[in-house]
Amino acid sequence: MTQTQILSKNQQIVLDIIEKAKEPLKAYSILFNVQKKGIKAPLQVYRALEKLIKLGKIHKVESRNAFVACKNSYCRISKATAFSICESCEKVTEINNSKISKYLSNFEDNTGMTYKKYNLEFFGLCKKCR
Amino acid sequence: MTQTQILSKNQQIVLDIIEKAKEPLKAYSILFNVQKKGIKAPLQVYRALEKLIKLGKIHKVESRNAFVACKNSYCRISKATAFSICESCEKVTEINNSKISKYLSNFEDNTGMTYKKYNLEFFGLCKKCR
DNA sequence: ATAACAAACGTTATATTATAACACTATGTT
DNA sequence: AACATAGTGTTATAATATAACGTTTGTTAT
Ligand SMILES: [Zn+2]
Ligand SMILES: [Zn+2]
Ligand SMILES: [Zn+2]
Ligand SMILES: [Zn+2]
Repeated sequence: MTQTQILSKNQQIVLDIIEKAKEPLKAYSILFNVQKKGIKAPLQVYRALEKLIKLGKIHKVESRNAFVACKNSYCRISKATAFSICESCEKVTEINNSKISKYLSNFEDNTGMTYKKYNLEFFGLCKKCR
Repeated sequence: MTQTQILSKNQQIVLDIIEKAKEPLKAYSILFNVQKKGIKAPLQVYRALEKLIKLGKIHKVESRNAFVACKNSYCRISKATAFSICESCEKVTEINNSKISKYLSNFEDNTGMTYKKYNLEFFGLCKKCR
């Protein structure tokens, strides 16, 4: 008996293309790239994205409306995500920093909020663009 | 002689409505609300928003595509923004915390990136929704 | 005052991002 | 088999945002 497949066909197709990409992909660019594989409509892409995000396989870079594969061991199913974004060339890197992760995951204030998750985006210039 | 006006007419109208609001406003909801004041097209709103963001009068809550007035002394012209977001009632509060601000503003890594700005969004449940 | 420039404006059209609704299919559990 | 859950395919539409163009207004320099 074969191992239960975790990802569906569409989910795997979308994940593959995001993992292969060197930069964050936008939903409609993903759509364009998977049309040869039979995915024809935006919803098929968005549904796959939603599931992949839930599984922590990918993240959405909110300020860019784009999606990247998870490369970080500290984000534990997308509860603690941090990105570095070059405002010139748009290079995006997931930040893998245990100190920040701990610091922010333990954040509390006196407002009565219970925090489960955060997303942090740093903006600046990369080496090349400086 | 009157003091040089900092904000244009449209900018002031848009700022007023955002400042009066108790929750983040979406661009098209702003548009709807200012139509009685003569602003008719999305672009007029988006241009005002862009300028107000540059001036640090308002911020965009990226994960919600919505806009709030700045209430924070540590974000210095929108270079260091942090928000607390209730995932149930969608209440959004700008976080005013010098420690976080200092900690993140001084963040460096060994990737060669020069950081100028960050945006942090915490997600959870507020007192009422818990 | 007037020329030159920059910023803001008004308008139409269009691009980009995302979801609603509905019927159907596949899969696993009892 | 009966049921529940997740995924699919499709069409239509909603929501968010920008391009392009010409005009107007405000500021600065001579
Ligand atoms: Zn990650
Ligand atoms: Zn760069
Ligand atoms: Zn602020
Ligand atoms: Zn709440």
